[in-house]
Amino acid sequence: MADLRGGDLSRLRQLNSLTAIRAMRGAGPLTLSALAERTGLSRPSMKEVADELMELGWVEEVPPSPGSMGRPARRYRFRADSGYLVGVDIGGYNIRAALSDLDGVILAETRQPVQLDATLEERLAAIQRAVSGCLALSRTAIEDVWTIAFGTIGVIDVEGRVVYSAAVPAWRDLDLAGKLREIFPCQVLIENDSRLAAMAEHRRGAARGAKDVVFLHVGRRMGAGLIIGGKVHRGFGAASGEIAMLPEARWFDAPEHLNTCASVPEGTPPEDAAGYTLAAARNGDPVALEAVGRYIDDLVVGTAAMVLLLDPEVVVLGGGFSRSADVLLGPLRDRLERRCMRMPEVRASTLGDECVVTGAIDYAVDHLDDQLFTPDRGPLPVTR
Amino acid sequence: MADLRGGDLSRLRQLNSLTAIRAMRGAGPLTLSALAERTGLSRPSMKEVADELMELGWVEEVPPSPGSMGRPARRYRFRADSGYLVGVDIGGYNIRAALSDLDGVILAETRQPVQLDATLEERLAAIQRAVSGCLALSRTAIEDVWTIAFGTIGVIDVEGRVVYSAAVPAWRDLDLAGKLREIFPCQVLIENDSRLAAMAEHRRGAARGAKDVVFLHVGRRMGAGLIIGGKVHRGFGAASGEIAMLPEARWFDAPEHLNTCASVPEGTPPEDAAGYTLAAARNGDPVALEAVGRYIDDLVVGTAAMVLLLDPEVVVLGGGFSRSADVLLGPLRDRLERRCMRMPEVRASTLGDECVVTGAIDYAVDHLDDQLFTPDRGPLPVTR
DNA sequence: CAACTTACGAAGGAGCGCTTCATTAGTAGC
DNA sequence: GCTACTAATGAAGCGCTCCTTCGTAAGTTG
Repeated sequence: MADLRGGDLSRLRQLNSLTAIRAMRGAGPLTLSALAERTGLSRPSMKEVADELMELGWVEEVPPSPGSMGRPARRYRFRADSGYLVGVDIGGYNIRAALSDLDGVILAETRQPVQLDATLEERLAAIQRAVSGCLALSRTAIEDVWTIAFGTIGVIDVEGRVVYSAAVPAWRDLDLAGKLREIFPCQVLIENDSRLAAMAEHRRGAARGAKDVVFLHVGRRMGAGLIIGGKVHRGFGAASGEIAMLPEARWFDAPEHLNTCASVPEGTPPEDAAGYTLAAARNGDPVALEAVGRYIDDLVVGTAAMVLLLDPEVVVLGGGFSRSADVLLGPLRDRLERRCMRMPEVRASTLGDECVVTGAIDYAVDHLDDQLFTPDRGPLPVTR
Repeated sequence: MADLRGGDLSRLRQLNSLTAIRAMRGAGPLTLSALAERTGLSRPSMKEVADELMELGWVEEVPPSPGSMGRPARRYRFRADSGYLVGVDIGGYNIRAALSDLDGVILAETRQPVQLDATLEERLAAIQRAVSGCLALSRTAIEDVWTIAFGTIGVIDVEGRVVYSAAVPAWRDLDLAGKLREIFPCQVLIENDSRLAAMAEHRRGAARGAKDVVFLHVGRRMGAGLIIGGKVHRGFGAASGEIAMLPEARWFDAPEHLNTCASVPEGTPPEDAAGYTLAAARNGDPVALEAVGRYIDDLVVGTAAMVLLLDPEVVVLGGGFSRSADVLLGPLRDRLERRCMRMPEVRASTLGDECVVTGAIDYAVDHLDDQLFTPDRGPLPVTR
């Protein structure tokens, strides 16, 4: 008994306009006929839709390409450059920012290191530096940015308040959205980082086309993001994916096996220890390999819980340690196979460290589509 | 990048026809104006839709009701009695069957006991007895049944083959759909029982209106069914909800705490032991209460895993033991609260033993809606 | 320069939903 | 038994969206 509303004619047009925009996204200039074929509409109808989208400012015409047979076709393209999007990954130790056009094509990226225990002010300053650095790289003004999407550790409620964040002290009981809106004069969105990473891998990474995906964030901290039915699963209180909180899932302390491995030389800074162990394991060091084995033994418990519960098509291994996926994937697959009903595909992240920023951009792009038909919005703001 | 198909005019009509049928479902005869209001369509449009549905045989007119002011309105109703649906719960020890009209209103129910280790032939015979008993009760011929939906233990793939079923020996490596289609001359659907139970509680039970629901089947055997985004979640290989397979979730042996309680008198048949313990706990027997505590200690682990992972709005406690929900709910809530991020509502099943049959009926009803616009189907078969 | 290819644009038509309004079939009151 | 009132009906007309069709235009090729 979801919605019993019947559809109007205009709904149909809305639907078709949206599919048209989706068809143009990142596809370069397209002719009317090409668009018509992709959307399934007839050419005249497609023309009408295109005209309307041009009127609204979403689409523009580009000069026809010469050199082909017959009358040159007029070409349309999504006006990806009439505004910008920014994605920010607020990690424990690094703030990453990326600037993209409205297509989600990334134009510039920056990184700002930050202390895990930095104060709120230091953290916000680092965020601001990362974003402005990004804008400076491609000579873009903050006024031309339509939306900034942030991904961060912790449970963030629908209003953008931090409900829980053990890892980042500065986040405690914070109205994060409020703080960020004070700094940035545009739309501010906030999501959990693992969910954004899952989104990115689903859109352009290792899980493209899959309907149900489990994204494992493996790193100094553990997390999970779920795609179910092709959509990000948030949960009723936006608290999904927090299986690391369950002691029996054996995720919370799993990274310790890598940190405390005997192969790690004295004096290695604690944040580099795990990386050292993984590198040693790749070189065949038996002690390191054993530590990796114990790590995977723990990792597989929570992972098997998710796989048994959801029966996903793909499991993506992402996060800091996924750089060493070659060392981790084999043992993980072996142990998972023994524990689960139907073995999903287990793949390494293809986006690596950039998956959260990329996901933030994708999130902002999605948000953009939603705005196409908000009645109050007139023609889009035009830059240059 | 899901579907890039643009909508046709007829798609709109399809949508509206479907919402009209949904509006009529189980709502008794409705006037055009009432229907128009519910669907959001104008009266003339609603008329056209109604005419078409009458032509197709889904809807019929009933004589207007006298005694009201003004010109009497013509009334329409969904032709729920032009066919029948059967739902069957193939449990380990009981086969339950229910007959419903096309609205999903249940008209008759039967139960057939069966041995857990019965042969395949015995099991199929019991199923047949249950169904024909049900038909006899309401004097219905099998020929008037459009669809039979079965819910059973185990993992059933999309083709209806049993992939895994430890509990029921006869099910091993069986083409269950094939066998059942030999017996019943109508559409045969098969689903996992916990998923059907989840569906029923979501449609008409304790979880009505919730978007994300976890259904816990607690009984001699443990299981789970998930509703995510208002839809049943099946998983890529239809193997979702099998978290009981994970030893660390501590579900598999959990019922043993109730079976082996010292309060159970010597000579109690093993299948009644748990019920005895639960009854004793209700009466305050401290030994039984302690056994229940240990049971819940185990139960809560897998449950917390699901809640942390999915952050559902509601958790429904169903299955055989949920008759003793008064004994179980309190301890479960206490322990769950300590373990999870955001506490969901925890409710007892309102459908009890009937939830799987009911869910099977609901599943068949859903399937019916899907057939509304399959192009090959002409006007519906008419009974009497 | 003619022939060919390909896209454009205008015209006509069908389907769907909306609004409007005179008409109709009842009930209520005198 | 007649009139007034009420509420639904049915037909007409409009606007939107999409479709098909066909003559025309703007290029390339030989």
